[in-house]
Amino acid sequence: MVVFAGQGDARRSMALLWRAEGAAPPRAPRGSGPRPALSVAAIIEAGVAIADADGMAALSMRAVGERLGRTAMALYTYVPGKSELVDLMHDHVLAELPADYDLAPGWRAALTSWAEDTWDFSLRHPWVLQVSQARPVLGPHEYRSLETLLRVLYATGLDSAALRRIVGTLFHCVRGAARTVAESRLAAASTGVSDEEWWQARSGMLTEMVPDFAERFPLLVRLETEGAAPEPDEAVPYLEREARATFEAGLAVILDGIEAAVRRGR
Amino acid sequence: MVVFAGQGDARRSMALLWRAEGAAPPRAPRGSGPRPALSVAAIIEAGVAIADADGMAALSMRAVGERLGRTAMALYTYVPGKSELVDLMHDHVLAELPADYDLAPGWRAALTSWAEDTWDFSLRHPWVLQVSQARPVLGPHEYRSLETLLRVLYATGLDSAALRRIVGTLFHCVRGAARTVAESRLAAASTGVSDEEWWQARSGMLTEMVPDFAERFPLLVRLETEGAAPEPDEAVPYLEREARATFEAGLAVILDGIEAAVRRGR
DNA sequence: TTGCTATCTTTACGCCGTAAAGAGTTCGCT
DNA sequence: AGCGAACTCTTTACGGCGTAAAGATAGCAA
Repeated sequence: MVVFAGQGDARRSMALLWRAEGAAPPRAPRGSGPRPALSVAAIIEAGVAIADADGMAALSMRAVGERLGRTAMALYTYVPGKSELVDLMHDHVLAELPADYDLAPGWRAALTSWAEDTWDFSLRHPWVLQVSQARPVLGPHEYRSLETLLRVLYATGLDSAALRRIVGTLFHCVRGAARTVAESRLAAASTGVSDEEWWQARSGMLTEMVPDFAERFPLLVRLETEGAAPEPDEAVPYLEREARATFEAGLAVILDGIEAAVRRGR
Repeated sequence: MVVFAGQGDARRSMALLWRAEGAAPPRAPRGSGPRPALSVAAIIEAGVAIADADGMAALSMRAVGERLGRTAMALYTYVPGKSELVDLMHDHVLAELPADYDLAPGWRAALTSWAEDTWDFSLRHPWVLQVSQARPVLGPHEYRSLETLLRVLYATGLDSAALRRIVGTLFHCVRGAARTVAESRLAAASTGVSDEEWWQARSGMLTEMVPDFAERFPLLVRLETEGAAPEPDEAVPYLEREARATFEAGLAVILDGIEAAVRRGR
Protein backbone atom coordinates (compact mmCIF):
# COMPACT_ATOMS: atom_id res chain seq x y z
CA MET A 1 0.00 0.00 0.00
CA VAL A 2 3.01 2.27 -0.28
CA VAL A 3 2.09 5.14 -2.54
CA PHE A 4 4.47 7.16 -4.64
CA ALA A 5 4.43 10.84 -5.36
CA GLY A 6 5.21 12.60 -8.55
CA GLN A 7 3.97 10.08 -11.07
CA GLY A 8 1.56 12.25 -12.92
CA ASP A 9 1.90 15.66 -14.41
CA ALA A 10 4.35 17.32 -12.06
CA ARG A 11 3.21 20.81 -12.96
CA ARG A 12 -0.41 20.00 -12.18
CA SER A 13 0.48 18.37 -8.86
CA MET A 14 2.59 21.28 -7.74
CA ALA A 15 -0.12 23.75 -8.73
CA LEU A 16 -2.62 21.83 -6.62
CA LEU A 17 -0.28 21.62 -3.65
CA TRP A 18 0.51 25.30 -3.63
CA ARG A 19 -2.90 26.34 -4.88
CA ALA A 20 -3.88 28.40 -1.83
CA GLU A 21 -0.83 30.51 -2.45
CA GLY A 22 -1.55 31.99 -5.86
CA ALA A 23 -4.70 33.74 -6.98
CA ALA A 24 -7.91 31.77 -7.29
CA PRO A 25 -7.98 29.91 -10.61
CA PRO A 26 -9.95 32.24 -12.90
CA ARG A 27 -13.09 30.82 -14.36
CA ALA A 28 -12.85 30.08 -18.05
CA PRO A 29 -13.45 33.08 -20.33
CA ARG A 30 -15.64 31.53 -22.96
CA GLY A 31 -18.49 29.35 -21.72
CA SER A 32 -18.40 27.41 -18.51
CA GLY A 33 -20.31 24.35 -17.44
CA PRO A 34 -22.46 23.86 -14.36
CA ARG A 35 -21.24 25.38 -11.14
CA PRO A 36 -18.78 22.88 -9.64
CA ALA A 37 -20.46 21.12 -6.73
CA LEU A 38 -17.21 19.66 -5.45
CA SER A 39 -13.86 21.21 -4.67
CA VAL A 40 -10.35 19.96 -4.22
CA ALA A 41 -10.58 20.84 -0.54
CA ALA A 42 -13.78 18.85 -0.06
CA ILE A 43 -12.27 15.84 -1.81
CA ILE A 44 -9.17 16.01 0.34
CA GLU A 45 -11.24 16.20 3.49
CA ALA A 46 -13.39 13.26 2.47
CA GLY A 47 -10.28 11.24 1.71
CA VAL A 48 -8.73 12.09 5.06
CA ALA A 49 -11.93 11.16 6.89
CA ILE A 50 -12.04 7.75 5.21
CA ALA A 51 -8.35 7.01 5.71
CA ASP A 52 -8.45 8.13 9.35
CA ALA A 53 -11.45 5.96 10.10
CA ASP A 54 -10.74 2.81 8.12
CA GLY A 55 -7.14 2.98 7.01
CA MET A 56 -5.37 3.43 3.73
CA ALA A 57 -6.78 0.15 2.40
CA ALA A 58 -10.29 1.58 2.60
CA LEU A 59 -9.36 4.67 0.61
CA SER A 60 -10.68 4.22 -2.89
CA MET A 61 -11.85 6.68 -5.48
CA ARG A 62 -15.28 5.09 -5.33
CA ALA A 63 -15.42 5.48 -1.55
CA VAL A 64 -14.42 9.13 -1.69
CA GLY A 65 -16.93 9.80 -4.44
CA GLU A 66 -19.70 8.07 -2.55
CA ARG A 67 -19.01 10.05 0.61
CA LEU A 68 -19.50 13.22 -1.45
CA GLY A 69 -22.61 11.91 -3.19
CA ARG A 70 -20.84 11.59 -6.54
CA THR A 71 -19.36 8.84 -8.63
CA ALA A 72 -15.67 8.01 -8.55
CA MET A 73 -15.09 9.53 -11.97
CA ALA A 74 -16.37 12.91 -10.84
CA LEU A 75 -13.21 13.32 -8.77
CA TYR A 76 -11.03 13.23 -11.85
CA THR A 77 -12.19 16.70 -12.80
CA TYR A 78 -10.48 18.04 -9.70
CA VAL A 79 -7.59 15.66 -9.10
CA PRO A 80 -5.40 13.85 -11.64
CA GLY A 81 -5.56 10.49 -9.90
CA LYS A 82 -5.45 8.62 -6.64
CA SER A 83 -1.71 8.98 -6.13
CA GLU A 84 -1.96 12.77 -6.34
CA LEU A 85 -4.94 12.72 -3.99
CA VAL A 86 -2.87 10.92 -1.38
CA ASP A 87 -0.13 13.52 -1.81
CA LEU A 88 -2.63 16.30 -1.24
CA MET A 89 -4.11 14.54 1.77
CA HIS A 90 -0.65 14.10 3.23
CA ASP A 91 0.32 17.72 2.87
CA HIS A 92 -3.09 18.77 4.14
CA VAL A 93 -2.84 16.95 7.48
CA LEU A 94 0.76 18.07 7.95
CA ALA A 95 -0.72 21.49 8.60
CA GLU A 96 -1.79 20.20 12.01
CA LEU A 97 1.78 20.09 13.27
CA PRO A 98 2.99 23.03 15.38
CA ALA A 99 4.73 25.74 13.40
CA ASP A 100 7.43 26.40 15.95
CA TYR A 101 8.82 25.44 19.33
CA ASP A 102 10.01 27.50 22.23
CA LEU A 103 13.79 27.30 22.31
CA ALA A 104 14.15 29.04 25.65
CA PRO A 105 14.14 25.82 27.73
CA GLY A 106 16.86 24.46 25.46
CA TRP A 107 16.94 22.41 22.29
CA ARG A 108 16.53 19.14 24.16
CA ALA A 109 13.12 20.04 25.51
CA ALA A 110 12.07 21.44 22.16
CA LEU A 111 13.15 18.31 20.32
CA THR A 112 11.28 16.16 22.81
CA SER A 113 8.13 18.18 22.21
CA TRP A 114 8.62 17.82 18.48
CA ALA A 115 8.95 14.05 18.76
CA GLU A 116 5.90 13.86 20.99
CA ASP A 117 3.82 15.91 18.56
CA THR A 118 4.99 13.86 15.61
CA TRP A 119 4.11 10.67 17.47
CA ASP A 120 0.61 11.91 18.27
CA PHE A 121 0.15 13.13 14.73
CA SER A 122 1.20 9.80 13.24
CA LEU A 123 -1.26 7.90 15.38
CA ARG A 124 -4.04 10.38 14.63
CA HIS A 125 -3.51 9.76 10.90
CA PRO A 126 -1.86 6.34 10.81
CA TRP A 127 -2.09 6.15 7.03
CA VAL A 128 0.63 8.82 6.68
CA LEU A 129 3.06 6.12 7.80
CA GLN A 130 2.33 4.37 4.52
CA VAL A 131 3.14 7.33 2.31
CA SER A 132 6.57 6.90 0.78
CA GLN A 133 9.25 9.22 2.16
CA ALA A 134 11.58 8.84 -0.77
CA ARG A 135 10.52 11.41 -3.35
CA PRO A 136 8.52 13.50 -0.90
CA VAL A 137 5.47 15.51 -1.85
CA LEU A 138 7.15 18.93 -1.68
CA GLY A 139 4.03 20.67 -0.49
CA PRO A 140 3.91 23.83 1.61
CA HIS A 141 3.11 22.15 4.90
CA GLU A 142 5.74 19.49 4.48
CA TYR A 143 8.30 22.22 3.92
CA ARG A 144 7.02 24.20 6.84
CA SER A 145 7.17 21.25 9.21
CA LEU A 146 10.72 20.48 8.11
CA GLU A 147 11.68 24.11 8.55
CA THR A 148 10.25 23.96 12.06
CA LEU A 149 12.30 20.90 12.93
CA LEU A 150 15.43 22.47 11.46
CA ARG A 151 14.97 25.57 13.57
CA VAL A 152 15.22 23.35 16.65
CA LEU A 153 18.10 21.34 15.28
CA TYR A 154 20.22 24.32 14.25
CA ALA A 155 19.90 25.53 17.83
CA THR A 156 22.22 22.69 18.78
CA GLY A 157 25.03 24.40 16.90
CA LEU A 158 25.77 21.36 14.74
CA ASP A 159 26.62 21.82 11.08
CA SER A 160 24.39 21.02 8.14
CA ALA A 161 26.11 17.75 7.21
CA ALA A 162 25.55 16.31 10.69
CA LEU A 163 21.97 17.53 10.81
CA ARG A 164 21.06 15.94 7.50
CA ARG A 165 21.76 12.52 8.98
CA ILE A 166 20.08 13.25 12.27
CA VAL A 167 16.85 14.32 10.59
CA GLY A 168 16.54 10.93 8.92
CA THR A 169 17.36 8.99 12.06
CA LEU A 170 14.85 10.97 14.10
CA PHE A 171 12.09 10.30 11.61
CA HIS A 172 12.88 6.61 11.34
CA CYS A 173 12.82 6.24 15.09
CA VAL A 174 9.51 8.01 15.64
CA ARG A 175 7.78 6.65 12.56
CA GLY A 176 9.05 3.13 13.10
CA ALA A 177 7.69 2.86 16.62
CA ALA A 178 4.45 4.57 15.62
CA ARG A 179 4.09 2.15 12.75
CA THR A 180 4.17 -0.76 15.18
CA VAL A 181 1.30 0.74 17.13
CA ALA A 182 -0.66 1.66 14.02
CA GLU A 183 -0.30 -1.77 12.46
CA SER A 184 -1.19 -3.49 15.68
CA ARG A 185 -4.39 -1.44 15.95
CA LEU A 186 -5.21 -2.04 12.31
CA ALA A 187 -4.71 -5.77 12.70
CA ALA A 188 -6.90 -5.82 15.79
CA ALA A 189 -9.61 -3.80 14.08
CA SER A 190 -9.62 -5.78 10.85
CA THR A 191 -9.39 -9.25 12.36
CA GLY A 192 -11.33 -8.64 15.57
CA VAL A 193 -8.56 -10.35 17.52
CA SER A 194 -6.73 -8.37 20.17
CA ASP A 195 -2.95 -8.52 20.53
CA GLU A 196 -3.30 -10.51 23.70
CA GLU A 197 -5.65 -13.07 22.18
CA TRP A 198 -3.51 -13.36 19.09
CA TRP A 199 -0.36 -13.90 21.09
CA GLN A 200 -1.99 -16.41 23.43
CA ALA A 201 -3.25 -18.51 20.53
CA ARG A 202 0.07 -18.41 18.72
CA SER A 203 2.33 -19.07 21.68
CA GLY A 204 0.19 -21.98 22.81
CA MET A 205 0.49 -23.46 19.37
CA LEU A 206 4.23 -22.85 19.36
CA THR A 207 4.96 -24.80 22.53
CA GLU A 208 2.87 -27.60 21.13
CA MET A 209 4.49 -27.76 17.70
CA VAL A 210 8.03 -26.87 18.75
CA PRO A 211 8.55 -28.71 22.05
CA ASP A 212 12.27 -27.88 22.17
CA PHE A 213 11.64 -24.16 21.81
CA ALA A 214 13.29 -23.21 25.11
CA GLU A 215 16.51 -25.08 24.25
CA ARG A 216 16.71 -23.66 20.75
CA PHE A 217 15.92 -20.06 21.62
CA PRO A 218 17.01 -19.59 25.23
CA LEU A 219 17.74 -15.87 24.92
CA LEU A 220 14.33 -15.16 23.44
CA VAL A 221 12.71 -16.89 26.38
CA ARG A 222 14.96 -14.94 28.72
CA LEU A 223 14.09 -11.63 27.05
CA GLU A 224 10.43 -12.43 27.26
CA THR A 225 10.26 -13.63 30.85
CA GLU A 226 12.75 -11.33 32.58
CA GLY A 227 11.14 -8.15 33.82
CA ALA A 228 8.12 -8.54 31.62
CA ALA A 229 4.98 -6.46 31.95
CA PRO A 230 5.35 -4.70 35.31
CA GLU A 231 1.77 -3.43 35.09
CA PRO A 232 -0.12 -6.17 33.28
CA ASP A 233 -3.72 -5.07 33.72
CA GLU A 234 -3.84 -1.81 31.83
CA ALA A 235 -6.13 -0.16 29.32
CA VAL A 236 -3.25 0.09 26.87
CA PRO A 237 -2.41 -3.19 25.11
CA TYR A 238 0.99 -4.73 25.73
CA LEU A 239 2.35 -4.23 22.23
CA GLU A 240 1.49 -0.55 22.30
CA ARG A 241 3.20 -0.04 25.63
CA GLU A 242 6.32 -1.73 24.29
CA ALA A 243 6.29 0.41 21.14
CA ARG A 244 5.90 3.52 23.22
CA ALA A 245 8.83 2.48 25.40
CA THR A 246 10.90 1.83 22.27
CA PHE A 247 10.03 5.29 21.01
CA GLU A 248 11.12 6.92 24.25
CA ALA A 249 14.31 4.90 24.55
CA GLY A 250 15.23 5.57 20.93
CA LEU A 251 14.63 9.26 21.34
CA ALA A 252 16.72 9.36 24.49
CA VAL A 253 19.61 7.65 22.71
CA ILE A 254 19.44 10.05 19.80
CA LEU A 255 19.29 13.06 22.10
CA ASP A 256 22.33 11.76 23.98
CA GLY A 257 24.06 11.20 20.66
CA ILE A 258 23.38 14.78 19.61
CA GLU A 259 24.58 16.07 22.94
CA ALA A 260 27.81 14.10 22.61
CA ALA A 261 28.32 15.46 19.09
CA VAL A 262 27.71 18.99 20.34
CA ARG A 263 30.26 18.60 23.14
CA ARG A 264 32.74 17.06 20.74
CA GLY A 265 32.10 19.81 18.19
CA ARG A 266 32.98 22.63 20.56
CA MET B 1 0.70 -2.96 0.45
CA VAL B 2 1.30 -3.76 4.10
CA VAL B 3 0.37 -7.38 4.67
CA PHE B 4 -0.78 -8.87 7.95
CA ALA B 5 0.05 -12.22 9.37
CA GLY B 6 -2.17 -14.54 11.27
CA GLN B 7 -5.46 -13.88 9.57
CA GLY B 8 -6.23 -17.35 8.42
CA ASP B 9 -6.20 -20.61 10.23
CA ALA B 10 -3.40 -20.12 12.74
CA ARG B 11 -2.81 -23.85 13.13
CA ARG B 12 -2.39 -24.35 9.39
CA SER B 13 -0.02 -21.38 9.09
CA MET B 14 2.14 -22.56 11.94
CA ALA B 15 2.26 -26.08 10.54
CA LEU B 16 3.47 -24.68 7.21
CA LEU B 17 6.05 -22.47 8.83
CA TRP B 18 7.55 -25.23 10.93
CA ARG B 19 6.84 -27.97 8.40
CA ALA B 20 10.46 -28.93 7.78
CA GLU B 21 10.66 -29.70 11.48
CA GLY B 22 8.07 -32.44 11.88
CA ALA B 23 7.68 -35.60 9.84
CA ALA B 24 6.65 -35.32 6.20
CA PRO B 25 2.88 -35.09 5.89
CA PRO B 26 1.76 -38.68 5.29
CA ARG B 27 -0.04 -39.33 2.08
CA ALA B 28 -3.73 -40.08 2.49
CA PRO B 29 -4.51 -43.69 3.37
CA ARG B 30 -7.48 -44.37 1.16
CA GLY B 31 -7.15 -43.24 -2.43
CA SER B 32 -5.08 -40.27 -3.47
CA GLY B 33 -5.28 -38.02 -6.48
CA PRO B 34 -2.61 -37.25 -9.05
CA ARG B 35 0.97 -36.85 -7.84
CA PRO B 36 1.31 -33.22 -6.72
CA ALA B 37 3.28 -31.36 -9.34
CA LEU B 38 3.86 -28.35 -7.10
CA SER B 39 5.14 -27.99 -3.57
CA VAL B 40 5.02 -25.35 -0.89
CA ALA B 41 8.75 -24.82 -1.33
CA ALA B 42 8.44 -24.28 -5.08
CA ILE B 43 5.61 -21.81 -4.57
CA ILE B 44 7.60 -19.89 -1.98
CA GLU B 45 10.60 -19.71 -4.28
CA ALA B 46 8.53 -18.51 -7.19
CA GLY B 47 6.97 -15.85 -5.00
CA VAL B 48 10.36 -14.69 -3.77
CA ALA B 49 11.71 -14.53 -7.30
CA ILE B 50 8.82 -12.35 -8.43
CA ALA B 51 8.93 -10.05 -5.42
CA ASP B 52 12.71 -9.68 -5.64
CA ALA B 53 12.57 -8.81 -9.31
CA ASP B 54 9.50 -6.61 -9.55
CA GLY B 55 8.49 -5.70 -6.03
CA MET B 56 5.64 -6.58 -3.74
CA ALA B 57 3.13 -4.91 -6.05
CA ALA B 58 3.94 -7.44 -8.76
CA LEU B 59 3.33 -10.39 -6.44
CA SER B 60 -0.05 -11.84 -7.29
CA MET B 61 -1.42 -15.34 -7.06
CA ARG B 62 -1.86 -15.34 -10.81
CA ALA B 63 1.76 -14.32 -11.39
CA VAL B 64 3.08 -17.01 -9.06
CA GLY B 65 0.87 -19.61 -10.70
CA GLU B 66 1.94 -18.58 -14.16
CA ARG B 67 5.62 -18.79 -13.27
CA LEU B 68 5.00 -22.39 -12.22
CA GLY B 69 2.93 -23.21 -15.28
CA ARG B 70 -0.28 -23.46 -13.27
CA THR B 71 -3.32 -21.33 -12.65
CA ALA B 72 -3.64 -19.12 -9.61
CA MET B 73 -6.16 -21.43 -8.00
CA ALA B 74 -3.76 -24.36 -8.07
CA LEU B 75 -1.77 -22.65 -5.32
CA TYR B 76 -4.65 -22.84 -2.90
CA THR B 77 -4.15 -26.57 -2.47
CA TYR B 78 -0.78 -25.82 -0.91
CA VAL B 79 -1.22 -22.47 0.74
CA PRO B 80 -4.29 -21.00 2.45
CA GLY B 81 -4.04 -17.60 0.78
CA LYS B 82 -1.80 -14.77 -0.30
CA SER B 83 -1.24 -13.40 3.17
CA GLU B 84 0.10 -16.74 4.39
CA LEU B 85 2.27 -17.04 1.29
CA VAL B 86 3.90 -13.73 2.14
CA ASP B 87 4.52 -14.96 5.67
CA LEU B 88 6.18 -18.08 4.35
CA MET B 89 8.25 -16.07 1.88
CA HIS B 90 9.37 -13.79 4.67
CA ASP B 91 10.48 -16.55 6.96
CA HIS B 92 12.11 -18.33 4.04
CA VAL B 93 14.43 -15.49 3.08
CA LEU B 94 15.28 -14.78 6.71
CA ALA B 95 17.28 -18.01 6.55
CA GLU B 96 19.88 -16.08 4.56
CA LEU B 97 20.95 -14.08 7.59
CA PRO B 98 24.05 -15.27 9.46
CA ALA B 99 23.32 -17.57 12.38
CA ASP B 100 25.88 -16.08 14.72
CA TYR B 101 28.56 -13.44 15.09
CA ASP B 102 32.03 -13.61 16.50
CA LEU B 103 31.99 -11.89 19.86
CA ALA B 104 35.75 -11.96 20.35
CA PRO B 105 36.37 -8.51 18.81
CA GLY B 106 33.71 -7.11 21.14
CA TRP B 107 29.97 -6.55 20.92
CA ARG B 108 30.37 -3.28 19.06
CA ALA B 109 32.01 -4.91 16.07
CA ALA B 110 29.52 -7.75 16.14
CA LEU B 111 26.57 -5.39 16.23
CA THR B 112 28.01 -3.41 13.35
CA SER B 113 28.29 -6.60 11.31
CA TRP B 114 24.74 -7.49 12.20
CA ALA B 115 23.48 -4.10 11.04
CA GLU B 116 25.47 -4.34 7.84
CA ASP B 117 24.09 -7.80 7.08
CA THR B 118 20.56 -6.71 7.84
CA TRP B 119 21.00 -3.72 5.57
CA ASP B 120 22.26 -5.85 2.70
CA PHE B 121 19.52 -8.39 3.28
CA SER B 122 16.80 -5.73 3.23
CA LEU B 123 18.02 -4.35 -0.07
CA ARG B 124 18.37 -7.81 -1.56
CA HIS B 125 14.71 -8.47 -0.74
CA PRO B 126 13.22 -4.98 -0.50
CA TRP B 127 9.69 -6.31 -0.21
CA VAL B 128 10.41 -7.58 3.32
CA LEU B 129 10.31 -3.92 4.37
CA GLN B 130 6.61 -3.98 3.54
CA VAL B 131 5.78 -6.94 5.74
CA SER B 132 4.15 -5.78 8.94
CA GLN B 133 6.31 -6.11 12.05
CA ALA B 134 3.45 -5.96 14.48
CA ARG B 135 2.14 -9.49 14.89
CA PRO B 136 5.23 -11.14 13.45
CA VAL B 137 5.21 -14.38 11.56
CA LEU B 138 6.69 -16.52 14.34
CA GLY B 139 8.54 -18.78 11.94
CA PRO B 140 11.74 -20.69 12.71
CA HIS B 141 14.09 -18.38 10.85
CA GLU B 142 12.61 -15.27 12.33
CA TYR B 143 13.17 -16.70 15.78
CA ARG B 144 16.66 -17.80 14.91
CA SER B 145 17.63 -14.39 13.56
CA LEU B 146 16.28 -12.73 16.70
CA GLU B 147 18.14 -15.20 18.87
CA THR B 148 21.31 -14.35 16.97
CA LEU B 149 20.84 -10.64 17.56
CA LEU B 150 20.10 -11.24 21.23
CA ARG B 151 23.29 -13.21 21.66
CA VAL B 152 25.21 -10.13 20.57
CA LEU B 153 23.11 -7.79 22.67
CA TYR B 154 23.34 -9.80 25.88
CA ALA B 155 27.11 -9.61 25.49
CA THR B 156 26.81 -5.95 26.41
CA GLY B 157 25.75 -6.95 29.91
CA LEU B 158 22.55 -4.91 29.77
CA ASP B 159 19.38 -6.31 31.29
CA SER B 160 16.39 -7.63 29.39
CA ALA B 161 14.20 -4.58 29.90
CA ALA B 162 16.81 -2.30 28.33
CA LEU B 163 17.46 -4.72 25.48
CA ARG B 164 13.81 -4.99 24.55
CA ARG B 165 13.76 -1.30 23.69
CA ILE B 166 17.08 -1.36 21.91
CA VAL B 167 16.02 -4.18 19.62
CA GLY B 168 13.13 -2.09 18.33
CA THR B 169 15.21 1.02 17.87
CA LEU B 170 17.91 -0.88 16.00
CA PHE B 171 15.39 -2.36 13.62
CA HIS B 172 13.65 0.94 13.00
CA CYS B 173 16.94 2.63 12.24
CA VAL B 174 18.18 0.01 9.78
CA ARG B 175 14.83 -0.70 8.17
CA GLY B 176 13.89 2.97 7.94
CA ALA B 177 17.02 3.95 6.06
CA ALA B 178 16.85 0.85 3.89
CA ARG B 179 13.25 1.65 3.08
CA THR B 180 14.29 5.02 1.71
CA VAL B 181 16.71 3.35 -0.66
CA ALA B 182 14.27 0.62 -1.64
CA GLU B 183 11.46 3.06 -2.35
CA SER B 184 13.72 5.35 -4.29
CA ARG B 185 14.83 2.45 -6.50
CA LEU B 186 11.28 1.26 -6.92
CA ALA B 187 10.12 4.73 -7.91
CA ALA B 188 12.95 5.04 -10.40
CA ALA B 189 12.23 1.64 -11.89
CA SER B 190 8.48 2.06 -12.14
CA THR B 191 8.47 5.63 -13.45
CA GLY B 192 11.66 5.56 -15.48
CA VAL B 193 12.72 8.83 -13.87
CA SER B 194 15.93 8.89 -11.85
CA ASP B 195 16.15 10.66 -8.50
CA GLU B 196 18.25 13.39 -10.05
CA GLU B 197 15.86 14.02 -12.93
CA TRP B 198 12.88 13.96 -10.61
CA TRP B 199 14.46 16.41 -8.22
CA GLN B 200 15.61 18.73 -10.98
CA ALA B 201 12.14 18.89 -12.48
CA ARG B 202 10.47 19.49 -9.14
CA SER B 203 12.89 22.04 -7.79
CA GLY B 204 12.79 24.03 -10.99
CA MET B 205 9.04 24.12 -10.75
CA LEU B 206 9.23 25.12 -7.08
CA THR B 207 11.34 28.20 -7.62
CA GLU B 208 8.94 29.19 -10.38
CA MET B 209 5.72 28.69 -8.44
CA VAL B 210 7.00 29.77 -5.03
CA PRO B 211 9.27 32.74 -5.74
CA ASP B 212 9.66 33.60 -2.06
CA PHE B 213 10.84 30.09 -1.18
CA ALA B 214 14.21 31.18 0.18
CA GLU B 215 12.64 33.71 2.54
CA ARG B 216 10.00 31.32 3.80
CA PHE B 217 12.27 28.32 4.29
CA PRO B 218 15.74 29.70 4.92
CA LEU B 219 16.94 26.75 7.00
CA LEU B 220 15.93 24.25 4.37
CA VAL B 221 17.94 26.14 1.80
CA ARG B 222 20.83 26.30 4.22
CA LEU B 223 20.67 22.56 4.90
CA GLU B 224 20.57 21.83 1.22
CA THR B 225 23.37 24.10 0.09
CA GLU B 226 25.86 23.84 2.96
CA GLY B 227 28.31 21.01 2.50
CA ALA B 228 26.18 19.30 -0.09
CA ALA B 229 27.37 16.41 -2.20
CA PRO B 230 31.13 16.31 -1.71
CA GLU B 231 31.46 13.74 -4.50
CA PRO B 232 28.74 14.60 -6.99
CA ASP B 233 29.72 12.41 -9.92
CA GLU B 234 29.23 8.93 -8.56
CA ALA B 235 27.60 5.71 -9.65
CA VAL B 236 25.41 5.72 -6.55
CA PRO B 237 22.49 8.15 -6.74
CA TYR B 238 22.38 11.01 -4.29
CA LEU B 239 19.37 9.83 -2.34
CA GLU B 240 20.93 6.43 -1.76
CA ARG B 241 24.16 7.96 -0.52
CA GLU B 242 22.21 10.11 1.92
CA ALA B 243 20.19 7.14 3.16
CA ARG B 244 23.36 5.14 3.64
CA ALA B 245 24.90 8.01 5.60
CA THR B 246 21.75 8.22 7.73
CA PHE B 247 21.99 4.50 8.43
CA GLU B 248 25.61 4.78 9.53
CA ALA B 249 25.02 7.86 11.64
CA GLY B 250 21.97 6.34 13.30
CA LEU B 251 23.84 3.16 14.06
CA ALA B 252 26.75 5.10 15.53
CA VAL B 253 24.39 7.03 17.80
CA ILE B 254 22.70 3.86 18.99
CA LEU B 255 26.02 2.16 19.63
CA ASP B 256 27.17 5.16 21.63
CA GLY B 257 23.90 5.10 23.52
CA ILE B 258 24.38 1.43 24.38
CA GLU B 259 27.95 2.09 25.46
CA ALA B 260 26.80 4.90 27.72
CA ALA B 261 24.13 2.67 29.25
CA VAL B 262 26.70 -0.08 29.79
CA ARG B 263 29.06 2.33 31.56
CA ARG B 264 26.23 3.71 33.62
CA GLY B 265 25.03 0.23 34.48
CA ARG B 266 28.32 -0.85 35.98
C1' DT C 1 -13.91 -52.18 -12.24
C1' DT C 2 -15.69 -49.15 -8.88
C1' DG C 3 -15.32 -45.45 -5.93
C1' DC C 4 -12.90 -42.22 -3.05
C1' DT C 5 -9.69 -38.57 -2.69
C1' DA C 6 -6.56 -35.02 -3.96
C1' DT C 7 -4.96 -31.93 -7.73
C1' DC C 8 -5.85 -28.65 -10.84
C1' DT C 9 -8.88 -25.82 -14.18
C1' DT C 10 -12.80 -23.09 -15.27
C1' DT C 11 -15.92 -19.81 -14.30
C1' DA C 12 -17.61 -16.19 -11.64
C1' DC C 13 -18.13 -12.38 -8.09
C1' DG C 14 -17.09 -8.13 -6.25
C1' DC C 15 -13.53 -5.15 -5.59
C1' DC C 16 -9.88 -1.76 -7.64
C1' DG C 17 -7.95 2.57 -10.83
C1' DT C 18 -9.17 4.88 -14.74
C1' DA C 19 -9.98 5.45 -20.16
C1' DA C 20 -13.62 6.83 -23.29
C1' DA C 21 -17.85 8.50 -24.56
C1' DG C 22 -21.78 11.07 -23.82
C1' DA C 23 -25.50 13.63 -21.23
C1' DG C 24 -26.56 17.84 -19.31
C1' DT C 25 -25.54 22.74 -17.63
C1' DT C 26 -24.00 27.34 -17.96
C1' DC C 27 -22.06 30.90 -20.12
C1' DG C 28 -20.15 34.44 -24.10
C1' DC C 29 -21.10 35.69 -28.47
C1' DT C 30 -23.50 36.82 -32.51
C1' DA D 1 -32.93 34.45 -28.96
C1' DG D 2 -30.22 31.06 -30.08
C1' DC D 3 -25.76 28.81 -31.17
C1' DG D 4 -21.75 26.59 -29.74
C1' DA D 5 -17.91 26.16 -26.71
C1' DA D 6 -16.45 24.83 -22.25
C1' DC D 7 -17.24 22.56 -18.31
C1' DT D 8 -19.19 18.95 -14.74
C1' DC D 9 -20.62 14.65 -13.93
C1' DT D 10 -22.43 9.83 -15.23
C1' DT D 11 -22.31 5.62 -17.68
C1' DT D 12 -20.04 1.97 -19.45
C1' DA D 13 -16.13 -0.74 -20.02
C1' DC D 14 -11.35 -2.83 -19.55
C1' DG D 15 -7.92 -5.32 -17.36
C1' DG D 16 -6.23 -6.23 -13.01
C1' DC D 17 -6.80 -8.30 -8.10
C1' DG D 18 -8.03 -12.33 -4.24
C1' DT D 19 -10.65 -16.17 -3.93
C1' DA D 20 -15.38 -19.00 -3.67
C1' DA D 21 -17.65 -22.72 -6.06
C1' DA D 22 -18.07 -26.30 -9.19
C1' DG D 23 -16.30 -29.60 -12.19
C1' DA D 24 -12.75 -32.38 -14.77
C1' DT D 25 -9.09 -35.59 -14.20
C1' DA D 26 -5.69 -38.72 -12.24
C1' DG D 27 -4.11 -42.14 -9.06
C1' DC D 28 -4.71 -45.54 -5.68
C1' DA D 29 -7.55 -49.19 -2.49
C1' DA D 30 -10.98 -52.35 -2.47
